[in-house]
Amino acid sequence: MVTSRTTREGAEAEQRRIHDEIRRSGGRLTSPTRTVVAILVDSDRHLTADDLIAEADRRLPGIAPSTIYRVLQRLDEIGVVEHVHAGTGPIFYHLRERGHAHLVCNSCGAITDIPDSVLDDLADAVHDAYDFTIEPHHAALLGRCARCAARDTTTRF
Amino acid sequence: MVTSRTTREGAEAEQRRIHDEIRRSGGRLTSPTRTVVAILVDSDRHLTADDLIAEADRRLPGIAPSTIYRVLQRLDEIGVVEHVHAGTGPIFYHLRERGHAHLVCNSCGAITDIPDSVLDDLADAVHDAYDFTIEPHHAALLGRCARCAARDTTTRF
DNA sequence: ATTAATGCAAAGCTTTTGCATCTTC
DNA sequence: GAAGATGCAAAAGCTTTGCATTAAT
Repeated sequence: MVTSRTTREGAEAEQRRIHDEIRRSGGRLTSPTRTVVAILVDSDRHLTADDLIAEADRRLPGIAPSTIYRVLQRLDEIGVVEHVHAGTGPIFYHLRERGHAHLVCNSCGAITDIPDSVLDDLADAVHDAYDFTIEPHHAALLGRCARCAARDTTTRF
Repeated sequence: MVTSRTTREGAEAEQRRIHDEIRRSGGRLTSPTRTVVAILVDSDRHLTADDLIAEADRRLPGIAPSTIYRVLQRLDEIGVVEHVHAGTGPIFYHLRERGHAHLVCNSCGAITDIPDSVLDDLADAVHDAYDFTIEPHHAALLGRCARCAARDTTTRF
């Protein structure tokens, strides 16, 4: 299921902007690609490939899962989407402009977005000390949310 | 291949300590379990299940891959080992006492250990602002090492 | 004797790939 | 009509699981 975005304004413009980027990169605007883009623009959540597959099949029945993966890969390559590894389990995708890092609870799986800025100091320190450039969006910070910390001691993994 | 540890001193003691913990938790000291523990103690690297499987089969021919996974899972549960998600690809395992966070380069895959302390400020900030307790060892920080940053712009994923 | 741990084989989950066909530019 | 994108089906990578058997306590 895909939750629609609260702010609808600008959604069309955003979609148009993405279409342009796809074309500019040499890509073609096919129905599957349009559909995936539309879903991403419509949603304010972090979607797995499976989420996208389900919703895309609803909007464009018969669309192939492998197509979704390939579209996501292309969009990732041209910088339109980003993906997040959230520990065990599938990868999450979202539009790139929504730049933020992620906290993933190992107990309940909840994903909390946090502003990039929270990682700025760490990124600077790591860059200075190790000459390493962190991509703060790329891997979730794993741990335990307050509710689960209070409730029990079990870990999903 | 398993690189032996530089410091050999204390390896036996460490192994004995781990054996005790296993017994204390109700586990039994079988040859497969002993073998996996020995490999982890002998190695100073981050090993994948596959690394462990290969080396274990060398030391105890015929050992089943599923056994390795189960042993690792148990050791993880009782806190003897930790595992690290390094983005795409397999999980890495190491003894828990070697507490450190990880930088993983998306380009060359190199893993750099960094002291926990580098993440202390971030952990505090996240805890204060979001009531979330980061487990700094659990997910690698993904990004790009200096060498790869200098060399090209390609990303493995 | 109990109960945990193992081996084997099969399945699971997520993602990738080969190839013939269809679309978009 | 050339190059890219798709659908389908099969495979691949990593890990888990069921179950009968073996081994540790």
